Amino acid sequence: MEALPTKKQNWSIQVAITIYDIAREAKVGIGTVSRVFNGHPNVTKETREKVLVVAKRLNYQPHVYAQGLARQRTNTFAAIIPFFTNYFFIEVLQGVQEKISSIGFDLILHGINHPDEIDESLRRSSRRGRVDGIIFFSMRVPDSFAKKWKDLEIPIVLVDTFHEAFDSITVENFQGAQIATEHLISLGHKNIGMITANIKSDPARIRLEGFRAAIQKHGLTPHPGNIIVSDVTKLDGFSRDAGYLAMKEMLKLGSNLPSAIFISSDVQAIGAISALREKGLRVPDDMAIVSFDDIELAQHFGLTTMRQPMFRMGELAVDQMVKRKQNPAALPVQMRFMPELVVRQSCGAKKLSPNIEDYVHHKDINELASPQD
Amino acid sequence: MEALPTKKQNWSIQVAITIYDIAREAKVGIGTVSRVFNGHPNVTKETREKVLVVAKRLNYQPHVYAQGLARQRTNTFAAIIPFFTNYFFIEVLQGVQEKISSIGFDLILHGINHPDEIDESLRRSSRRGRVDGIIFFSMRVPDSFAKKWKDLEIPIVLVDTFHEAFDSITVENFQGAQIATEHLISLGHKNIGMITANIKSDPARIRLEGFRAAIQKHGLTPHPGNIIVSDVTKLDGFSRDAGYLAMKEMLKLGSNLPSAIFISSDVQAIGAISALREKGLRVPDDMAIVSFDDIELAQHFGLTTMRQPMFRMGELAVDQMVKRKQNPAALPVQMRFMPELVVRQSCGAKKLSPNIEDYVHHKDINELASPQD
DNA sequence: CTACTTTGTGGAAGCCCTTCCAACAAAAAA
DNA sequence: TTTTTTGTTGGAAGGGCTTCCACAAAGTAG
Repeated sequence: MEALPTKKQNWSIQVAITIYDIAREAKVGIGTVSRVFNGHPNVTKETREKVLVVAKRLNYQPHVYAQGLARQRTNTFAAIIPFFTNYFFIEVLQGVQEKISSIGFDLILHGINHPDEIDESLRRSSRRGRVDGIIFFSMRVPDSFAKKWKDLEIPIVLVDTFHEAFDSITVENFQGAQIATEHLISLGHKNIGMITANIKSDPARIRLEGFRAAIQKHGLTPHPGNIIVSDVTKLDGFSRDAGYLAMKEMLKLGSNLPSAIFISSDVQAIGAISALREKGLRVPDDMAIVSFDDIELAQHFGLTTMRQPMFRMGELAVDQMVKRKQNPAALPVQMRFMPELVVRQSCGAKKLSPNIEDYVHHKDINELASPQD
Repeated sequence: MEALPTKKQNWSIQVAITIYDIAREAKVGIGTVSRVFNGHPNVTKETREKVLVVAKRLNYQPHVYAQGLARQRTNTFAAIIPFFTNYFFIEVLQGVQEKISSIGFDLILHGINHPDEIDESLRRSSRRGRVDGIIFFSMRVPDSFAKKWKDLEIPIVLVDTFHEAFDSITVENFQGAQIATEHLISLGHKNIGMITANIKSDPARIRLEGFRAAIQKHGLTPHPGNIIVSDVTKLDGFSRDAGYLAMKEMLKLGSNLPSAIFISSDVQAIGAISALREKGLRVPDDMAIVSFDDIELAQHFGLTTMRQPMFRMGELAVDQMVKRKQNPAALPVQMRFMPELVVRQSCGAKKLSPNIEDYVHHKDINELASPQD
């Protein structure tokens, strides 16, 4: 019962074709075979043909790890992503995946469900010869970490988070939040609240700051208790449940309930709408909502939201990684996108000026701002 | 401008620590160093300590590719997934990711957006020494492919699709569809329709068959035109848009509209509900709906649906992969889960017997059927 | 017709591990 | 004490590739 499979395996190992086999069969040297597969110019047409014919006949496949070992690079990037079931990450990830694949690289995915796992993932990714670069998503980078990572001497690109020591691709969370809030102000709302995700998350914190700045800038009186900061840790509070709970909390304000709120993500908004609906309150009639992200579902819910070019951000992360490898010594590059206000039903603007186009079906994400590099 | 980065790189390469450095510093042989890191028992405590101290001092990291080359295995699996923005895949993928990570393996992700890419992905994954196994999602496996893949001599596990030559983890689509349909029948509906995804997809096709079987079994008269088969190719028709369009189509039946429908996935159901709402029709009052999958959103929409243990399926795929590697010669194993009817609002059953628990918050997916291996 | 390039080629060395075998030391058995 | 067993160790071989160096052949210039 044990012997048989082993036997079988042995056979399958012996069957492996190496450049030595090809060299022998084609009556050339191994160096020549290697040159053929690497497109080295100094090989005559006839030799090249001869090698390729034999290689095809023997169904040769180069051994990736042997190549990696000899070349000292892996043609692989790692992506370290928190909670990748979050729709935002998925859309960015798709951009990353497609781009990586298009340049003939492979993508190693590390999902992080608990902060402790970050270190482990980085350790795994940073083992020498594992990957050529790491794309790091959304998680705050403490200075102590930054120093350690710099020592890794492996390129790191940050997406949706920022640290001066690394390349980063982010969105203007502050201004985005400001624009969102000002949209509500422009619709005449005086008592505007906010529901934000866990403040440990940079985007959540900055969006809150942007919101406050807008309120202040327009001389509105801040109403106590109409800012709900989620203390949910799962998904950093960027979840439907967190939004639901936050709105439940807010509903306790009773008659002091704001007439409009800015919510730090679409998923939270969806949860919040649930909570409102349970109370018999309607959006936007009883409460106007503007949120953030523009995930695919946002359009279904008619959410007015701040659109982030997620797919594009993923692609750019890979582009930047490639550039960084070409020039490791260059100064860190920061790319920031300006999110775009997408007006749908949830803010109530459509009621005021119904000539704006309605249900947007299949509208492509267009690039909002070009990177400033 | 060119010289500097190169110089820098040289330096960083020279700084790389190998077992030879450790052996020298610790005054032991390389074999001993290797044994220490591989937990080989025959090393004295003192020697082990000595090596570990030096290794820590020099910040030694083993070179993954060198290990892979020497060990003849990679500790890496590939997952080939179509349209991984689909919620179903994401949840399965998460199971895969967590399990892979927990056994200390890495996951290489290949997203497929067009059938042509399958071959390329398989080629890339099957290069010798690239991965130790491939988990293949949802896509139909033609016999011609199967033969080719068998020759790859690399373990393949199928998830959400079936072929007799490979291990597979699937759900009872036929019976699931039957149960869903019978639930509607049991609620008294006589004219029941179906909206299905693209019939090219196995799950879609089989669910349609299950639906038909249920209708026939209970002696209901099939109503012409109340089965809408999506011809959308994007996401194989398992999308909100496809569901929306299908319902638009169905609405043309006018007064012949069925009073209940079975829809082949939750996302489609969400789209269909959109279309109904636009016409001012309400769920479940004007139309009862049962769908399939139980993605996270289903509960938000109050969808009555057939729950698949997606996360668990992902985990099992990895488990099976490990088993398969231990015993490559064993006969293919098929695991089939029975989906479970989750009753929420969209079918209208709650109205009839309101004692059923309502909004299910955070209920964990429990395993529905144990694998029959 | 020589001297010097250029082009094409073979294969050793090197990338960094694991594993196996031989050698030795220490402990146990005779 | 001698022999056998057991435990520990060093390092060669091997995994499959790239790259560099040496060299031969062929071309170019003087």
